[in-house]
Amino acid sequence: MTTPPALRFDPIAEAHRQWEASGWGDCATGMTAVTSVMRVHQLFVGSADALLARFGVTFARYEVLMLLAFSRRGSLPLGKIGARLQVHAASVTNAINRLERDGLVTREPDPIDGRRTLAHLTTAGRQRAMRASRVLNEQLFSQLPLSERELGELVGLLRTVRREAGDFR
Amino acid sequence: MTTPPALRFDPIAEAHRQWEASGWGDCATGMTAVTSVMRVHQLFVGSADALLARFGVTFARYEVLMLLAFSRRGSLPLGKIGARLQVHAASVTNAINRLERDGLVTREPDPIDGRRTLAHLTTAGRQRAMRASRVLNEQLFSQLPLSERELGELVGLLRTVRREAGDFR
DNA sequence: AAAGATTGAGTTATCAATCTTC
DNA sequence: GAAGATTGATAACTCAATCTTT
Repeated sequence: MTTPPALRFDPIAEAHRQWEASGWGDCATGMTAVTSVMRVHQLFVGSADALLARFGVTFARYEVLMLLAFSRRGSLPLGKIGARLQVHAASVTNAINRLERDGLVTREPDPIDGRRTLAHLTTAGRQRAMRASRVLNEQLFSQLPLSERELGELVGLLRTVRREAGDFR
Repeated sequence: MTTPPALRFDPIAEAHRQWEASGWGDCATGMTAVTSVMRVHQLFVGSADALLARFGVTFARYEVLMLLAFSRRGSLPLGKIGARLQVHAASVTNAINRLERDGLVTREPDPIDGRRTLAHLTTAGRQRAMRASRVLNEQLFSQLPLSERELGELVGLLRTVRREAGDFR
């Protein structure tokens, strides 16, 4: 990541001011909320991908590995992975291709339903996932500049947004 | 967006449980906070891009248009745009290429410094930005399932994260 | 016919290298 | 030489179309 220099003001607070000056004051906080999520996402992905680079995985592929690691048999049908991560089937195919090429998962035919393909976590894949998790826990998840209570508030607010968007019920 | 079906449980709450069961309880809330931001980002970008599709712009290009619309002269050097949006210089070049092709901005040489290129908002570009803003305001920013106070809390929590990450000072 | 997965095309983002201007 | 922008290569995602199995 080539990081541009920091600004001497908060660009989102500035945008809030401009929104109000444009007569959109009643939408200004919503706009800044959306923009804030966008920007923090960018920061989190940047940190995570930098930490995961040494393991040869992106955050997207790491999520697939963890899903398999927490599954009952260490394997899941590709469709299930897509539903859980809310990504397109083609994206799952791509991710599994790459993970398979790297020896972290294998493809197995589903004995129950021949249409399905199972992604199965290899021993190397499980090890990689665990080591990557340790680094993310130590360097990212436990280093956020928010208290446990604040983190809980953040998660709660975002859960409301997710639920309302139909993410789960 | 081909949307996979909703789940009958909250996948992030489920991940929190699994994190605790793995002995990473002290990082579990941080992990869910990061994951929540990732997911809500996905939802917001999906909504915004769907709403903006009729205007022929993505959210990324819309942000460029709004930056120019709020600038003093309706034009900014490409480097400034990248710094403000925190994206790579090549991404700015790409975005401006597309916006120029669509007649929404023009490239002008900077009279002060010949190395710089200025992106200048056209009349059509300004009109497009304003119309798109109206739709985003009405259909997204004012429709979030959070109260004004909750939105403020969310923005505040995320501002702390951004500041600590060196986004501004 | 419907479900599950894959393929190929199109878009966008990053990075390293290059070119121009200061 | 350094700053600003562009280029070409690469990677990842989505979509529409296709193929296989039920």
